[in-house]
Amino acid sequence: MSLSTVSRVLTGRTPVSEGLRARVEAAVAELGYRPNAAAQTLVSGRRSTVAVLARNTVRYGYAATLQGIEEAARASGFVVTIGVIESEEPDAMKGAVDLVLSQPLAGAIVVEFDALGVATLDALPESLPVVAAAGARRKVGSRPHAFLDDEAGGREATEYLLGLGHRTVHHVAIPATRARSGRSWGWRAAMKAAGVEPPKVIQASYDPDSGYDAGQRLARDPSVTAVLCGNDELAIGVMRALAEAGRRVPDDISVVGFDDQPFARMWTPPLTTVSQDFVGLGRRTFQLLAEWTATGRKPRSTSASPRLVVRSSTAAPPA
Amino acid sequence: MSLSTVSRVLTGRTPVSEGLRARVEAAVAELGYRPNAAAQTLVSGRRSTVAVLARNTVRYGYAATLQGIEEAARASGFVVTIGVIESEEPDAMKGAVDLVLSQPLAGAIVVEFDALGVATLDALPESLPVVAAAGARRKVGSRPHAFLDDEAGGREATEYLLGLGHRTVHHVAIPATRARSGRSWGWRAAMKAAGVEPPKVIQASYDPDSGYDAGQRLARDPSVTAVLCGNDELAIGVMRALAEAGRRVPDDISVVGFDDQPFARMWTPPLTTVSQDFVGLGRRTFQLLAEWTATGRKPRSTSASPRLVVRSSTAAPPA
DNA sequence: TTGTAGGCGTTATCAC
DNA sequence: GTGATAACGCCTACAA
Repeated sequence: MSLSTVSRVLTGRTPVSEGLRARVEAAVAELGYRPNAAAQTLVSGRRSTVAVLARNTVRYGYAATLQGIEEAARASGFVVTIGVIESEEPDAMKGAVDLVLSQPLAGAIVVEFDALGVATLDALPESLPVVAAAGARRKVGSRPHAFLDDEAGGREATEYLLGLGHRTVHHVAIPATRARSGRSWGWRAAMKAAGVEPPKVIQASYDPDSGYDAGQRLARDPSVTAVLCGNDELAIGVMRALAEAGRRVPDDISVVGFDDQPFARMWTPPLTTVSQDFVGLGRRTFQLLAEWTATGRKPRSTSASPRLVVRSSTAAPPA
Repeated sequence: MSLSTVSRVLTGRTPVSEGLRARVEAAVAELGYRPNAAAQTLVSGRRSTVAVLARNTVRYGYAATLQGIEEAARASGFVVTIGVIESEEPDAMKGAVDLVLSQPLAGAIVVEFDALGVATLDALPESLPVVAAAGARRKVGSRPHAFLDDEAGGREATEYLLGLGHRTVHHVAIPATRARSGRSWGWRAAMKAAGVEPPKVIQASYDPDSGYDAGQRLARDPSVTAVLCGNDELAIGVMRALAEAGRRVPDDISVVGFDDQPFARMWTPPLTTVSQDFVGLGRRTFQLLAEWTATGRKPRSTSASPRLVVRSSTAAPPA
């Protein structure tokens, strides 16, 4: 039989007689034949791989977002390639971007949790459908975004602490996406709204060690009774430093984390934190891209709402 | 000029006159031209993407291994695609495998930390270069492996506890790769070598909650003075249950974790655990594949050694 | 040093 | 319903 007959039974769109179809299927099974997606793409123009560009793939939020993207992509028959962007230095960035863009792509997804994500977005050509997964809900250029709205989370956590009777809430921040991360904006907004002048932000990294350093500074200041941390890892570092300095949580100082990592509820004391659905964020981000490639029109950004989970690391301030 | 001249300056292998080369480069820069890797692969047969197949991409060990693979791959000019294998159910497994194998691949890497990894290895065609990243050092068929040798880690941790004076060491296990995970084998081997009959293993999952359940059972047994956990998350769940039951760590019971996740040293008390270089494992695994594709010969498996990190969750048993 | 021609694996467009 | 054939974007002999 002819080559095109085989192609027809494989693609399934055109009717083929029962006998030929059966023979083709038998041969396919016997030979373990797999169509070559690259060749299909070449001729049909249909692209079935999406690239995920991210600063990091290990930290909880990043990894969980990637999981959501991969799940959704696989369900839709898309393959996911990952490209870690390690540096803003033009050559390194260009190299990493060029590497993933060298394949024919249906589109790209940028995990925009940090400043590097913003820069990555700028380095991508306008010709490619690009969407982003981000924290804070903001106006961010022309690329469709799926947001977590961690600004609302930061606000809620701060209001909760203030409502407990704390006169002020200190803040240990993760590195910011833009001027501030969304959660930092939320903290600040809630403070202003309550008529409290926000104390100086303690700028930290993402890891427990940098939280530990921040905790040591906080422990020296007797006016500190409540601390909002930019993530859970920071929070546990802060708590350890506090404990070593003889300050009790939550009796002397309340601590709130962010993200609700699996270990948070096992901590001593169980950590009050802001829960965010990263896996859902990943799925929603992929949906944005899927919609774009299907309809040809840029989709509208979407947003979700984090949720404050109150556990035992927070209480009213000491009398 | 002709099409092939352009191709020549792009590939760089054949000499081209200075003038033409400059004009081509100018045009490339102006148009933002990127060669289509799929088309290159089609004609040259050179493959530049590797697939990573894994049960999970979020948990620490998996995520860190993936990071190592990606770093090494990017440095060598390879693109990484990920395929999460969620189920051993033939159709689901075949679907996921077919999806990633539909692209032209230089090879595949299987993260063989669990039984699903073993099954995935079996589902991959012999024709494709396939290597695996694994925990226990064992004889495992014909596919080259990079090992972590967590069996040695389990042995060392158990010997350490026994050396502290504990009469027995209980074990809370993560799901096994084969009959037992390497760390469980190591525990068992050390117990036998010391002439101690290993108590019944408490089988758990990976997460703190399942460690918590195990901890509740352990707390009821007064003969328990030392516990080796299959990972750090399990360990913190165990410790929380122990604390709630009024058992002190390490005074009443010593607890050892596995993996040395970033939070381990911030725990109260700081967790004694077995540190493993997952990122290095990922790099080594990729090197195996790179060597294979470069030389055409199957490389030999490699192994590393984990390291016991003694902190404050372990002590001599109560008098 | 440069141009021409053939082919990689697949689909789409024609005739038949 | 089936079979030729062109074309996708690129590389590589080979000829000039």
